[in-house]
Amino acid sequence: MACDEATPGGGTRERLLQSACEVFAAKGYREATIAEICEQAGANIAAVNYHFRDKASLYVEAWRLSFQRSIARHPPDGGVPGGAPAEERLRGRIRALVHRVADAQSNEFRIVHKELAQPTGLLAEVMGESINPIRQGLEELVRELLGPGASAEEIRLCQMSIRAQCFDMMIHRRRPPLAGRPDPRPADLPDASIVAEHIARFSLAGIRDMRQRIMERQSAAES
Amino acid sequence: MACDEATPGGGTRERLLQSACEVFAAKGYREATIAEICEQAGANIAAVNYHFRDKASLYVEAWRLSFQRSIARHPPDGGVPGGAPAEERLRGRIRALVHRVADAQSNEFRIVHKELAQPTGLLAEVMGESINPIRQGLEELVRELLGPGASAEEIRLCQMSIRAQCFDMMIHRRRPPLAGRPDPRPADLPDASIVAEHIARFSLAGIRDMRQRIMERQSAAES
Amino acid sequence: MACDEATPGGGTRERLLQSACEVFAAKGYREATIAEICEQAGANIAAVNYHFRDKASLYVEAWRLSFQRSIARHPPDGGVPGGAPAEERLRGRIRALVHRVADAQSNEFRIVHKELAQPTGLLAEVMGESINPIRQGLEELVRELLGPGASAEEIRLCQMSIRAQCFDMMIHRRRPPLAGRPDPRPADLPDASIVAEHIARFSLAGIRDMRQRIMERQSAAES
Amino acid sequence: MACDEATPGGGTRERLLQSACEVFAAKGYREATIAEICEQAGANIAAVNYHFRDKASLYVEAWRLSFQRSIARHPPDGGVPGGAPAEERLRGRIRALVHRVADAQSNEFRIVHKELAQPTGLLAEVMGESINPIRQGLEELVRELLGPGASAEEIRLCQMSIRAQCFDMMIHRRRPPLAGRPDPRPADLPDASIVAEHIARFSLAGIRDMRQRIMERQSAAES
DNA sequence: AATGAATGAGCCTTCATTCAT
DNA sequence: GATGAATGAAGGCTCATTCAT
Repeated sequence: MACDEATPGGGTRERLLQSACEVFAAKGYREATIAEICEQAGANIAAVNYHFRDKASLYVEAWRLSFQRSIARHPPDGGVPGGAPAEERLRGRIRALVHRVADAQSNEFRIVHKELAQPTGLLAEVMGESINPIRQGLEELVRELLGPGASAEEIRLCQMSIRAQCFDMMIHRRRPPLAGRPDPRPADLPDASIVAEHIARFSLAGIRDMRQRIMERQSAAES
Repeated sequence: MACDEATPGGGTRERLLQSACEVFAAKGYREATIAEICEQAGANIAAVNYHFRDKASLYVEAWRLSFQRSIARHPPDGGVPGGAPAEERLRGRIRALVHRVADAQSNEFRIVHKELAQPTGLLAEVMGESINPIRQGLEELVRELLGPGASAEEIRLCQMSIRAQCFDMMIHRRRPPLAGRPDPRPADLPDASIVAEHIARFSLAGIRDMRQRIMERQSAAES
Repeated sequence: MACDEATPGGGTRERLLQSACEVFAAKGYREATIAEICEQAGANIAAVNYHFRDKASLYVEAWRLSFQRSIARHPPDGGVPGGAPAEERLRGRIRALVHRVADAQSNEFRIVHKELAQPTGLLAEVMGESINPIRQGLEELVRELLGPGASAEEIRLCQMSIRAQCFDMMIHRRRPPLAGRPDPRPADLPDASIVAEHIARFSLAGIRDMRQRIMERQSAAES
Repeated sequence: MACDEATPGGGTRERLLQSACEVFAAKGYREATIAEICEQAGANIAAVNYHFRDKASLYVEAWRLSFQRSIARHPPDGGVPGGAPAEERLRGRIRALVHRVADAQSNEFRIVHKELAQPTGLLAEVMGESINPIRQGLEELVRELLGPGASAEEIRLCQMSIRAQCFDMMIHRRRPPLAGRPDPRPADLPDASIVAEHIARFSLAGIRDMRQRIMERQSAAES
């Protein structure tokens, strides 16, 4: 994806942004160097400062682009219409999220992962645009599935279980070829579709089980 | 936990190791500086190179110590005897793992988290000592719970679901007070015990559901 | 005094010159940046090089403009006619010089001050237009006041005393509000008119005293 | 004064400090480069950071050293005992101050001049140690000489006149040979001793004149 | 006539490492 | 056994200048 030579007449900004997405995703904020980003974009070393003022600003901009692309490629509802049964909508959400996290083309969650591990503080606000909607969407769906008697903690825990399984691919995804370092981890995770289907079934079973317990608790309380 | 002054008579090596655990856990390999580690240990700036030859070697040593301490504090079986029913043994394992991950005193998984996000390659081999046993232990247990008809992929997926939920605390744990940066994340997850109990129930429901499907599949195949 | 937006139809050169006067006066040659000057003039960053070829040339041009404006605002004789008594003419000169140095609107002596402190060499010749006439005018007047027996050194010393007092406001003048840094110096010198009157009286006493000594010396030599 | 080669066994800190005094005096804070200071001290480019942490800290330290040396070479009272008549004590102070300002060996006032012209803010506090005592000492002496009827403004103005004449050498002093740029100014000021004696006489005449006016004012007020 | 894009040199700073003692 | 001093490489950033349009 790297351009070796500048195509005269502009586009430098875009090429820089692209390089930045890749390099930041591969190395994280601190280990990524402006020199490498510029070199990969076929631009001068001062180009970042000219177009983005800062390494920090470039970082934010790179994440924003990655996020937008990712959202465009993977609509959060997974293509399931709002009128579908809740279980189906959860399935859609999980499918969308897993694919989004696992998407090797996208750098969104590769950056997110590194930012979560070593927060720079630069994405603190802006990442809310990404993470919060995911949590809220899941929570609402889980609330609906658990029924009216569910406590806030129960909802929170279920939402956590689902999100944890989806995010797990953040850690175990295949890394893109440009990463120089050897990958010590077993690389053979099943396809994202299979994983998503599994997470949906597995989690729906867990939710139904919890719903059962909630209803029993309510029956006991009534009598 | 930092030692301000050298206790005359040695122990410098140990103090360095302790500082290293804390600083590497807080900042990761690259952002941690030898200067800070030495200062926190009340040692000379050349002490690391003298006692450990390398920043890299110190890193490996620090992780090894963190790992040993962690294992000592949290026996992997969670105190459940080998003769107990499989579901109970799974509960024990999950409890142990969640506490191990969430243990604020321990630096093991704080280092692991950063290493997973930005692999240095230095812990590649040595971290297998930590991660592989967890996976294998879980896999065996899951195999037992799913029954003889389970495919390798099914076992793998369930194990992944469980481990993902436990590791999730790696990301959402309370960060130690020494981190200077503001924490943008929603603050408080429920206590580790509650989380562990939830994960166990949630996952056992998922496993039972999958077992059900497996048995139905086998019945269909037989007839 | 800064122009926020370009007035369409030109005048860019003039606006640049004006910005340059202010910025060079506030920051000196080296610390002033072309970017800031252009921004304050509402001009493109390449405008300076286009209109003035050089930062150096702009600097000389800016000083020249400041000098001309300053002279126009403060005629060197202070409005005292050439036929007036010498003491009155000295009073006029001092008044003119003090006001010229202290003039907050003018940038002339703010630039001079910085150039004297850190000579760029660029104003070396051109500043003679400003400083030399002051010295020569004062010297002639002092020669007249000291009488025919004064040595060149005595004249020189008196001229120096007067000029030093006037220039002192260069250092202790009120700084313009645009300076961001805190001002550690004791705030307010009396009004320029009061200072000028004081310098005149103070210096005339010194001159008369020296004239007295000269005359005594001559009497002693004659007898 | 520059050392070409490091004398092994230390002293680097001192050599750096010495270079810093000279380079800062010659070029001012901003134009002075760490590289030049280190080169002149025969030290590595990282030496400043090791020994002084900062360019800024080195600057403060360099000024402090220059100030101490200067004070040691020129005791503020000029060697006149406290019991001497006021006029004699003023003579002593002026002599001390002029020599201090003009001292070509010392860098104190070369730094002060540049700092006054373009304040970095770094010496704001610390320069009070240098300037304030001068002003206060002069003010007290002037108050004594003007007699009890002098207003605060009158005292201030006289003190300003004296200080201005002494500081004038800050501008017109011979510059040390290491300054690369050509010096456009007439270099032939009389010796410091002669200048000091002149300033003393000139100023005492001015003070006596003002005292006369004060006494006449008081007589008029009484009657 | 005027501009937006791009450049290269230079500066301050950090940091792991080495060396002599 | 341990340390203070010193080093060199590298990174981020600034800025005057140039070039093509």
